[in-house]
Amino acid sequence: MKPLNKSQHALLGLLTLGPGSGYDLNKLADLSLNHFWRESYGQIYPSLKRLEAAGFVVGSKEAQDGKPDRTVYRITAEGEKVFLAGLREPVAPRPPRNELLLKLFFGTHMSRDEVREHLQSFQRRQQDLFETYQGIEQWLETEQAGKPDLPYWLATVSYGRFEAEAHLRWCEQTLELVKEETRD
Amino acid sequence: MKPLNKSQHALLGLLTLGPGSGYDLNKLADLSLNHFWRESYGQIYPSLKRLEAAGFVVGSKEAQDGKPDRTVYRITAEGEKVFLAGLREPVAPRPPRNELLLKLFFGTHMSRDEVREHLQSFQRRQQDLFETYQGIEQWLETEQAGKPDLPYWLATVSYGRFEAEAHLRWCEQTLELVKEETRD
DNA sequence: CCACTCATGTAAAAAGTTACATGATTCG
DNA sequence: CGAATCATGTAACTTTTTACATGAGTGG
Repeated sequence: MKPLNKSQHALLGLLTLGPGSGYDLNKLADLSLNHFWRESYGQIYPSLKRLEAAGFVVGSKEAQDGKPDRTVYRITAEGEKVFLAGLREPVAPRPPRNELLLKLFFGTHMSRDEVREHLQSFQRRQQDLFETYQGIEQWLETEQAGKPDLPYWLATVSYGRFEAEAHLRWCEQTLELVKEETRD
Repeated sequence: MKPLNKSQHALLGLLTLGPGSGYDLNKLADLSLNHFWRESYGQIYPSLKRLEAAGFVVGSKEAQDGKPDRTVYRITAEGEKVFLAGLREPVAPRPPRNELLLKLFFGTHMSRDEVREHLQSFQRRQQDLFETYQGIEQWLETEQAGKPDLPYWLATVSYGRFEAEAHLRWCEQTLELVKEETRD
């Protein structure tokens, strides 16, 4: 049995929380993993099929009225086993691809105004993210209090907050570079 | 003319620094963009061909003795134009995919020891990165002093340093979660 | 002389995104 | 009543990674 890829692993993880259709899983991922993981339909459905072929999940067709049929998937005992094994595998760093830095590297080909615009747009995004993370932390602490998963969920969010903070500090420092207006 | 994709844009950027073969570009990218951008041969060669078909670069075959022939590419005036235009395009955030956080999210399915191992391995990597960035900063400041590009190059490196710092602080905080040994 | 790296590149496979299709229902 | 959204999923396309191919030189 060939090893799971990351998407399949993530999907199995979500299915440990309860059964669901591809559509449900997409929704759930949106709510829970959103800030550090994203799956699109184009991956979810084929992945579920391959997981089923491998015996890690089972799907059962359910009729609904007014809505299309849906296939609800459940994780199998075999599936749980490979999910748990996968969790223990070491994490491989993924190749970096940072478009902002690529542009900044060629910064001399832009005017200061143009560089500043890139930086400020990034800054706004990070500011938004930072506030979102704070919101989620608050929400988790009040609405999910007592759950055994809570500390881990909080840790994933605080990761985001730490990063956003660092990005904001970097923005401030880097904006100094392009402080003066360009004369024309 | 369809818009450039990111790889093509990066390659054009490298070619503004001087002509080179696919192999040269790979080497150059390794030295310069390495920390925020990575291209593999599988992308470089086909991209160069498409860039040539579009008229943004021209390749000329050169014979060498003892080594295979090589095709050296130069950026054209047209190519410079689209490169500069691309630089001004806003940066799109790319979908997050953080395997460590995915695993941490399901942390209750692991022992504390196992979680700690993941965190510490990440911590070691970030510590290494941090030191590498410091080294590069020093090197840039001494060896590249006076170059007009220097401030931008430094900014790309300090971005990495800021992030690594934040990751290290997050590690310290998060390791507290799994401080105690698991009893068995 | 054997393994490894240099130097050049191709081809196949996997992963991921985007666009489309369909029919009901609900919102303004 | 038209537009948007829900709910389900497929198909096509793009991007990216990985594995392979080749021949010369080089270090042990």
